[in-house]
Amino acid sequence: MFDSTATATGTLELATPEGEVWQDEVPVALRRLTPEQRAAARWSEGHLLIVAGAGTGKTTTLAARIAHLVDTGVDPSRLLLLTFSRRAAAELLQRAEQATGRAVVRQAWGGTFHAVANRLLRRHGPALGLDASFTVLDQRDAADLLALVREENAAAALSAGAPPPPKRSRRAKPDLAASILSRVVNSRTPLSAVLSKHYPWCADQRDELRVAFAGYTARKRAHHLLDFDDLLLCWHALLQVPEVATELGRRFDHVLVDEYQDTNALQAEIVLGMLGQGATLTAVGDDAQAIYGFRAATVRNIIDLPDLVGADVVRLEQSHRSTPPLLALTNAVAAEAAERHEKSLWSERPGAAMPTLVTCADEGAQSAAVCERVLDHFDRGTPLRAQAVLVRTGHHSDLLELELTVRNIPYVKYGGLTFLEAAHVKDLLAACRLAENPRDEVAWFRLLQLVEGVGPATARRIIVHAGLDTSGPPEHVTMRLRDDPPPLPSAAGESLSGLADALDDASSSRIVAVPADQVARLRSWLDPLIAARHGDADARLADLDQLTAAAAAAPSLERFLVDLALDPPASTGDLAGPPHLDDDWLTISTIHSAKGLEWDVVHVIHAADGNIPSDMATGNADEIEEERRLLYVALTRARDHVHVYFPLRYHHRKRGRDDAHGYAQLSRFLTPAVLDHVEHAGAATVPADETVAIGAGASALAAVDVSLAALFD
DNA sequence: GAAATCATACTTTTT
DNA sequence: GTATGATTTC
Repeated sequence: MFDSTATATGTLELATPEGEVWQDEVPVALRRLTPEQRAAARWSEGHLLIVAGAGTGKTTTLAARIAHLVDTGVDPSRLLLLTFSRRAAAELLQRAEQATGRAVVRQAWGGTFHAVANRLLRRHGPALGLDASFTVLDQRDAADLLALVREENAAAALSAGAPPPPKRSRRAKPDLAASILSRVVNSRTPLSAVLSKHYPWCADQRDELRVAFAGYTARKRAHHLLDFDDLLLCWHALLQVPEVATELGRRFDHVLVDEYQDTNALQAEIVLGMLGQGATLTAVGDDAQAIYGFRAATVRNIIDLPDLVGADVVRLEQSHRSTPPLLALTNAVAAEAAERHEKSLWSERPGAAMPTLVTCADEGAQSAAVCERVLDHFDRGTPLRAQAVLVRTGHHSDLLELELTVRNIPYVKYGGLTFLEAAHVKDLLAACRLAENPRDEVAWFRLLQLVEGVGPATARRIIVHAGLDTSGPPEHVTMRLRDDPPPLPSAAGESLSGLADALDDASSSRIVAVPADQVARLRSWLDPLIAARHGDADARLADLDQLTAAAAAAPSLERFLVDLALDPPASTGDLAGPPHLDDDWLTISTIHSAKGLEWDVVHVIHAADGNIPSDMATGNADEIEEERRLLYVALTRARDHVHVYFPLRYHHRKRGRDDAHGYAQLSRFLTPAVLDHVEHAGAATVPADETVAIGAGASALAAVDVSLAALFD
């Protein structure tokens, strides 16, 4: 599909004539690049798509290109760099800075789509009628607000005499409803199409959802709230306002987009809009590593790009990361993909260690095997921080974490949003948001229910009573709450005025508002309630201490909240900074969070069907292909060694007796052709005399086969 | 009528 | 460990 290779290759030769003298005059920024990388970095013929296989030096090349642009006179502040995570943006700019030796690189605009949207909207929002002091709702808050609206709609329908909903509630759960809406927005596809294609079992709820979505949108607008999708949507809308579009279109000379294969339809339109008339686009990506389909990303973006904007294509196929035996494996996995672009990575790196498939008796044996191999590599000179354990879902590492703790092996876990999801953390953040924006209805709804004797119904009454649903001056809200309290039990009334006092004292509209003091004031109200509510108060308050410390380091409460929403701590340790500089620790990460990173040694655990691919993602062929790419991404993170672990037996905790167990099947992606490139280790086998049950995710047919095999014994 | 309590099921991946 | 739903309690 990228058939413009010929063009690119031709130009590539032009750009780097063999044996020409300028080799000696190559600027520092480009000196250590391979010819193909250098061609991409120096490209000056218009829009460019760099198809960069895993480990081919994508970051190096992009950083070199930035450096080259700056060296050749482009004003850094006219560079826009859109990346997938803030971490990636920071690293890219840092490396470009190193390459040029010029600090001015820092003036480039860099960040995630969402972070840049936030920045632009604070400035240009008013052109849309958007209050520049909007609050950013994270995923969770957004789902809460949507749920709130749906509750109200349901209640209203009931009182209007509509038939009560069927007893067994088949309404989509809040999270599901939120993801449906998100897909509609990000894929720019009508609700009915999204429902029939991705959520057919919810198709009958179209009317309810449509009303809910409309109400939710209206509510957000009224209260100056933007969720993640709104950030993109409003950015897109800015580009429809002629004057702003013209200004933004002239604002940058170069737009560089990383991980283009994981952009969605909305983001693609935004990129095109930002190009305006004169800016040049550089997109980097690898269709073989597209793993964000669940977030409405579409590989079509990268495939269609060359034709759409007339971009030339440069491919990077030399891996500077992995050894040949590892590439043999990863190429084999990629080759099994249903739809595939001919691409075969090669490497000049030395190293002959074969990847291993370690078959373990059960999960416990797997944890032990991982620890042993980790320590083995450690003893041979690979520090823990050069090793990583990759998992499909956060909880896959639960048992391993236990084992690591027992053995005193330090680790940091990335991925999963657990910290910000904990109830007490959300409580404190809700309080902070209220100090910032007293009209944040979701935050009110949450905090009010902390008061003894106040439940959903009373909370809603108070909100209406205090006029939160009107847009009066915000500072009067707490006043109304205190001076004109709604009828309540007296104890609740006291606690309520305590809350109003705390919010007033902590309010950012105070002349001198220091985040540390603001948070401390809020906690003086909140801490006792948390202590009373939860048994493990100490641990929870310790979490809040971490949050408080992080807030204290922020320039303002507003910045603290926005940063937290746009760039949530990847691990609990993140808030407090990395443990100690001289410490060494193992990384545990979801495969998604491992994107773009590399380690000398990579351990991929739970390579059983049902886990990789996840049972939750085998609904259709596209999803399964995405799971295959996920395995590909995991395996291509390794430089020297890959160990894949397969526990034979799983305990079923859910159903029946505690000791029930079943045998799993090896991941369907590890086909015989793939296993050709793997060394087998671990001696675990299925005992012949045991009854064989269905393993995690084994298909019905496979189960039949396995039971048959047992009968044949 | 609403809140508190209890029982049960369900848990992907992330900006 | 959390979120939802049914049940009991206020």
